[in-house]
Amino acid sequence: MPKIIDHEARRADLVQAAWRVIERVGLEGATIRAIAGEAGASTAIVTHYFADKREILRAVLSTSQARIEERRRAAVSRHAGIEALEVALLDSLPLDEERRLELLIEVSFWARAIADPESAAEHLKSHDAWRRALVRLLKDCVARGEVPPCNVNEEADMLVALVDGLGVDALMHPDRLSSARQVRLVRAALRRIGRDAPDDAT
Amino acid sequence: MPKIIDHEARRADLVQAAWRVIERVGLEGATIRAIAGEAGASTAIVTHYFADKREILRAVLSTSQARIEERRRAAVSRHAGIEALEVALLDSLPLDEERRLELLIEVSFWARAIADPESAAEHLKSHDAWRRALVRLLKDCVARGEVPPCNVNEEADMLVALVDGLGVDALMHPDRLSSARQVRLVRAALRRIGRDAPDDAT
Amino acid sequence: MPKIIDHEARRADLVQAAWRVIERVGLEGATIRAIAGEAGASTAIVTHYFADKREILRAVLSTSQARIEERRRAAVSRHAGIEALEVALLDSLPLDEERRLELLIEVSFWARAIADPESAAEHLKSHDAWRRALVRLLKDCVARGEVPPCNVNEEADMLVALVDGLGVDALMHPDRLSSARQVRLVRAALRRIGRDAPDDAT
Amino acid sequence: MPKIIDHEARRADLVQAAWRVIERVGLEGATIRAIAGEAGASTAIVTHYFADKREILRAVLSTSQARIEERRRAAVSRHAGIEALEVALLDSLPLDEERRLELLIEVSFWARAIADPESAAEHLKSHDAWRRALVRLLKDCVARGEVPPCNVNEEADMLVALVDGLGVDALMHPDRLSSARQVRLVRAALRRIGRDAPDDAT
DNA sequence: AATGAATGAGCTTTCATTCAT
DNA sequence: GATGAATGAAAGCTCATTCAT
Repeated sequence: MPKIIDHEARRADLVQAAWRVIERVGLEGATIRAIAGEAGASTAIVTHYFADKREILRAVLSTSQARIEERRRAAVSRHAGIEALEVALLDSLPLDEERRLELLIEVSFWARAIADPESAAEHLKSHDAWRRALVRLLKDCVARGEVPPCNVNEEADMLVALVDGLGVDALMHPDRLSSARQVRLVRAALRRIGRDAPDDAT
Repeated sequence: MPKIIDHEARRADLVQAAWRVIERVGLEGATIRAIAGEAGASTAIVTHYFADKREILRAVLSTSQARIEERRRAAVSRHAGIEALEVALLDSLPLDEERRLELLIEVSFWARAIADPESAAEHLKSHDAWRRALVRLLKDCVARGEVPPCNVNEEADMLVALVDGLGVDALMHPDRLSSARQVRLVRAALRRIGRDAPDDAT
Repeated sequence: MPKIIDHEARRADLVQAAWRVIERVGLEGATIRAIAGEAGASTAIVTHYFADKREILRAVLSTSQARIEERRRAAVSRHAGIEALEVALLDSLPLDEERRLELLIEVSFWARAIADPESAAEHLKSHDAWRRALVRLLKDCVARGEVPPCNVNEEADMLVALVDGLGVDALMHPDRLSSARQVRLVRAALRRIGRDAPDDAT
Repeated sequence: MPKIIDHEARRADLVQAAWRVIERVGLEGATIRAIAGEAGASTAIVTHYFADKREILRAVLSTSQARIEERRRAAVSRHAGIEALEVALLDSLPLDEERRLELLIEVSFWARAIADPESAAEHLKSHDAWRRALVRLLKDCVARGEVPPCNVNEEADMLVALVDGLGVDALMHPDRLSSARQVRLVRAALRRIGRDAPDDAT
């Protein structure tokens, strides 16, 4: 069934084009014309493969999220315990151009997710997966004795928030938050897990 | 004599209208028409008081930031040491509707700040003030012996990132991150300041 | 009655401001705002003294025409015969900055006069005065024997057309038609009056 | 395959529509809406075929100029010597509705050309071609002995000015300057070429 | 007399989308 | 499958004008 492969390949081309456009001019500037132009195609082709503008943007986001998840899964699989946890967290920071762009797209969709419930639901799925992965890794660390017993759910929330905040801060003020500094801060946070834990569990 | 109107008050009215529009339909939906409609005025009135669309949006952002800063300053001024620090951090979380909306506006502008250098500069100013305030509070805590000696600059970065991340996560997934949970996580972070500090200082 | 004087003076100020605006940005760019700004007044003042935008523009044109006529009358009065005729013609060319601007305004209104009958009527009056003055001067020349007997009406038409065409050509292409060249051409035309006259009279 | 449409033909349609609009309401009234309406299309179609409003107006002007030149070239090619010269000059007068409209458009752009250097340059090209053609015809007349030896450059300037002035005067005051009278005046001017020439050459 | 406030209409331009081929 | 043509809606913005003071 070569047709289907072509179809998917064509969609992927367009998503990549949209990607580049967002990088260049931001999510607001990502018009269908701009995307089609970047892909070297007519505007109608976008509607042909995506029915809607929202659909291609959704595809952009989910493609990015899938790529992030996949890379993280691969990275984590090569380690265990506290090392795996560290790898997972560091992998989520905008430490190189690829991840910087991924996060830029993510953040661009945040504002939309807050206003639009449908986008929020979309976002929640990926966010949950990431959080659950962290909980799993934390539990493993506790089991191995590399981390003191603690409320892993809340520790996961804290780590997610830290990585999200660090990422967006670094994106906006790269001079202030160098890659080295981001790494140092995450490592410090790791060392503190379970210390002076929250009073009550949830 | 022309009708005497408080120019600044009228501007403030329009900024508030823009505010409500952003809350309702997001930053993208905040058209001049929508803002004027919300204010019960004609579209031309917006250009009458604000040279540009960018100018009114800039006013929305800076008004919001000024309000945040002012409220925080007032809150902090009633405490000292670790309590003042805690008050400052908690005050920055979207724990009530007012702060939820302020943060929503802030996040809406984030994506813009990443793409547009001018917006980034604007943002940096407010961000810096917030960060410097935290450093000052941390130094005070250390001086009082309420917090162990530590690299206050990096601790401030960490707290800023935590609050930013916690805020945006709570905004997108309010069910996941209740107000109580946000408070608990910030308190835990406070207790851990200076413990297992980063290896090297900066 | 100082009030009336003030009133007229104020109108004259505004007309002059409009004048300068037209010079700077053309008739199309001469908005009420621009005129008021140039005069250092509010936009409402223009409507206060002129009821209409058309009215102030009409005032600009007629003021300019009056000035042209007055200057020409004064110049002509100091000469007689063929010399007076020459002075009248040369005075109508854009040979200095003052007359260049007057003609610029004149030409700007031409297009309007062609389309709008009311403007055309306005224009016809001044045009007629100019043409009749030429006829009078021509008759005087014939009477003095400085010019051969001829159809003075058609000769006047010819001279009017020549001066109009020379003026607009010089305005658009000053490098091509220097002041000296314009003068030379008009003098040549003067010398030819009545030679090889049109076949039949009108 | 998309609907096949002659791109150039469609552009020409729109240019013609703009033409008619300018005739009806003047250059100032020639809004995109009006043009689209006249063409029986949506406003967006204009931007589809012409990047800009300026572009379609430029197309209107250059189309008109091309048409004038082409017709004149054809008319002249059928004659020689003084007859060719006469044909060229008479062809430039607004003697019928077609040429009246062409000149109206030309004059409408004059005011713009005076203020805007870019428009002036555009205009200079067509003006130059016309002037050079006259010089060529004049030289031919001299060579044939139909016209006395003279400064052909200045004679050309004079004829250009006369035709321009006659045209605009006739346009504004058709009752004053009938077609017959325009023709008579041009013929008289032709007969006078080279008589009592300017003192010095250039 | 003078003016800031306010407006409605209209401008050019851009957008996402639909349609016929 | 692919695309140029075409459009309606809406965007930001400017304009001349009116009004109350």
